[in-house]
Amino acid sequence: MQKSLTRTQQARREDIVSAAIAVIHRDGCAAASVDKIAKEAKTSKSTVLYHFKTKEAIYDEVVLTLFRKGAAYMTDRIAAAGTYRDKLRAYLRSNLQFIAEHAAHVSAVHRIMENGGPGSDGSDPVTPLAALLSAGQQAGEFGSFDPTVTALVIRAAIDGASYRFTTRTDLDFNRYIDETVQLFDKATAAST
Amino acid sequence: MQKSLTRTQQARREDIVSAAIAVIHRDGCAAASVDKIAKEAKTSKSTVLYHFKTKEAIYDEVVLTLFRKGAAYMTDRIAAAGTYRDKLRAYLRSNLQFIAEHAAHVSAVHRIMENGGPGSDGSDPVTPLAALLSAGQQAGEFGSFDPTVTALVIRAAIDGASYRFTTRTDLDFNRYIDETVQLFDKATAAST
Amino acid sequence: MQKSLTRTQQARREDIVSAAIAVIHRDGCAAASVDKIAKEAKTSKSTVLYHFKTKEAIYDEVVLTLFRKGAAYMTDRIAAAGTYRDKLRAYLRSNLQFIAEHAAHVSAVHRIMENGGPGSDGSDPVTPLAALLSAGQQAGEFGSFDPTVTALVIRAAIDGASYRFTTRTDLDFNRYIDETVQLFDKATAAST
Amino acid sequence: MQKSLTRTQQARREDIVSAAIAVIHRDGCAAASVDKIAKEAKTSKSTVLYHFKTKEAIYDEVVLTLFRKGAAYMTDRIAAAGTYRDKLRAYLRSNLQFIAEHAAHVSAVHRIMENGGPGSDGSDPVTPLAALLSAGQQAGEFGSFDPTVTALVIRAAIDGASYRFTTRTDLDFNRYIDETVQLFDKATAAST
DNA sequence: TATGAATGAGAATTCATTCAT
DNA sequence: TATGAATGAATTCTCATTCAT
Repeated sequence: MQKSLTRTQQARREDIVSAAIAVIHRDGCAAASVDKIAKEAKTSKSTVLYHFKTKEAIYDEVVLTLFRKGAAYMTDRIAAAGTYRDKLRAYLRSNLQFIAEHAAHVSAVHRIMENGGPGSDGSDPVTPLAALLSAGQQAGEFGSFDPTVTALVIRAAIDGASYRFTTRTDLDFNRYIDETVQLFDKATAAST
Repeated sequence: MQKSLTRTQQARREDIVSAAIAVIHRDGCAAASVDKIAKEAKTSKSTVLYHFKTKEAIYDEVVLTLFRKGAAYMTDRIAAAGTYRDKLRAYLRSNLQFIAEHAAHVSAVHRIMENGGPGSDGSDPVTPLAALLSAGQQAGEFGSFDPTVTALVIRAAIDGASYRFTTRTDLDFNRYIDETVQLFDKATAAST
Repeated sequence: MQKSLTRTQQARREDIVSAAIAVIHRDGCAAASVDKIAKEAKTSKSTVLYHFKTKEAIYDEVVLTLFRKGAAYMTDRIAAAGTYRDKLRAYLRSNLQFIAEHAAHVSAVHRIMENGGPGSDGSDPVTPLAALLSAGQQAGEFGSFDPTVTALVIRAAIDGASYRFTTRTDLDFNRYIDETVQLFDKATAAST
Repeated sequence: MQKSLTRTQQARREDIVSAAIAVIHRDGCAAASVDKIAKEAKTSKSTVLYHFKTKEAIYDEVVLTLFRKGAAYMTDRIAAAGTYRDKLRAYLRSNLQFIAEHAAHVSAVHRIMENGGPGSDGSDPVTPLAALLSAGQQAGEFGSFDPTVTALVIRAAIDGASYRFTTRTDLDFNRYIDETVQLFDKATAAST
């Protein structure tokens, strides 16, 4: 009935995933080894591999859990918004908020994918964002700009945030979020 | 006196750096090995290590040559611009242009630095950009926004570009550049 | 009171031995692991090791059960034969028949012993066979030949059979047995 | 100019192959590790893998060198024989002689192949032997027997010899060979 | 009796680096 | 200057075995 005995397999797996995130975030993907992850999780290499079979499987789980969490976090907030303009705000705000809360995890996933992680499952985040912008233009809510390029720049701002959030300790996240929303609000505004 | 014999040590080093860039860009940092780099450079592992002593030294050179090239490419163009607004345009345009022309190299450097490359030499690209924006605000050329956050977003757009430029083959670089300049032009405009 | 619950410990052990035979015969000794054997027996590694303590113990049992079965099968038939010539025929025929019926088991035992299985328990099958041949010669039933060498060749024919019986699906076992008996019958015949 | 420096790559490879044969012959295939082979060859694991890339590659070479040596040894002697009866004698004698001289190597190859060695290259030694016997029968030099079964028994006697030759130190090889030739001579003789 | 979890001892490789030529 | 050979350290992964339930 002690804590350590109640730990279910799922809990252990989560521990390992957390440890992997910490190590990748701290040392980079190339330097992350199963041994380091095990030490971070205060267990042994063998135990880690008992729960995960391969190192790749750990990485896959790191990526997957982030996607699961992210989707749960953002989808509703964006859908709830009424106008396209509000949708864009919600998109940016919820993305950045999520990253602020999971900065290390996001940064770890970036690195994994840059080193040939689980082949992109075809879900490209740029296309739907470009679609949103395009629809907003048609509705007259946005000015005239290339929706694809703008979507790419917005994604870059979001993706870059995880790096800033983890490396710049002096950064006020809320201020960053507010200012970024405002910046793209102005950049996409319909010309009056 | 044959061509292949006149190749100076410097030329060999450049070959190796190019090979390293190609390999890192193709396979990622984790999978890059001295052997692969040697094969890419059509020489032997020993020869590579004769010219560079350690693998780290190759990476350092990859990073350094990019900085050298980049500085040479951009400094003048930005200094040449008269107004702060033009300076910002020149900053964005020259950075993106440079990236378009050296996409693989830039992407390789990103990966190296993410994996604990040569400890940042103290040169942070964000601060001077924030200073530029700040100065422009004082001069009344820009609207009111947080210069640091805006600088971070601009850097994100630039840094993200190398990733897009290397992965999206369908992207029209010139269009991307033009639109991005325009986007930040509008975003930073003084409110009339 | 269900069937699966009435299975005694002995029955489980037999399952495991059968599974071990199947795995060794299919994948070879080097690739046989407790885990594979467990899966083949549709149970878990822990359960296998609960019943057998060590992997070696499983192998010992595989070897032992074969010896037990073999002895039970052959001893009587050979003893029943009257002349030495008939004894030799019975020896060959019962051995080969037994192998035909337990090909996988025999092949598994061969592999175990080749990889340093249970140190030969002193029972060498060649010596008694050589003795039989020698006695037959004294009785004038056989020709003149070296009993030891002939015994070795006969054993080789028998031992080799398990390999043929498991690998050559086109082989007619009964024909093989008949012909082999005839062959050695002729080879050992007294010269008239 | 010292001995150790003159050792060419080929010589090293031969050392390693010899070491592998020794280890497999002594400990069996399952227990043979690259490390053991290295120690046997008085070098390091890394060096072995520098010369061979994988353990499989070592095994392949062990098998191949035996085939090469064997073919060189036997082909001529058999071809040189005039009658089919003499060919059979030469076949047996040269095979057994070869095995006597390379007992450990032959035994190692047996074990490798039993553990899923290099997929049989299609060369089955039984078929040509059966053909020889069949031809001899047609020529009236042999009695009537099933050529395939007899070929299998002869092969068994040959293959079994490597095991005997390596395990029975008391065995007089020459006597074994002479007696075996005589045995099959009689067994295949045309009935007068 | 049965089993999931945990783990240490090796296994095969990979790789940066050194050395002798 | 260039390179093949050698090697130790580290890495991923397998496996028999133990332990607690």
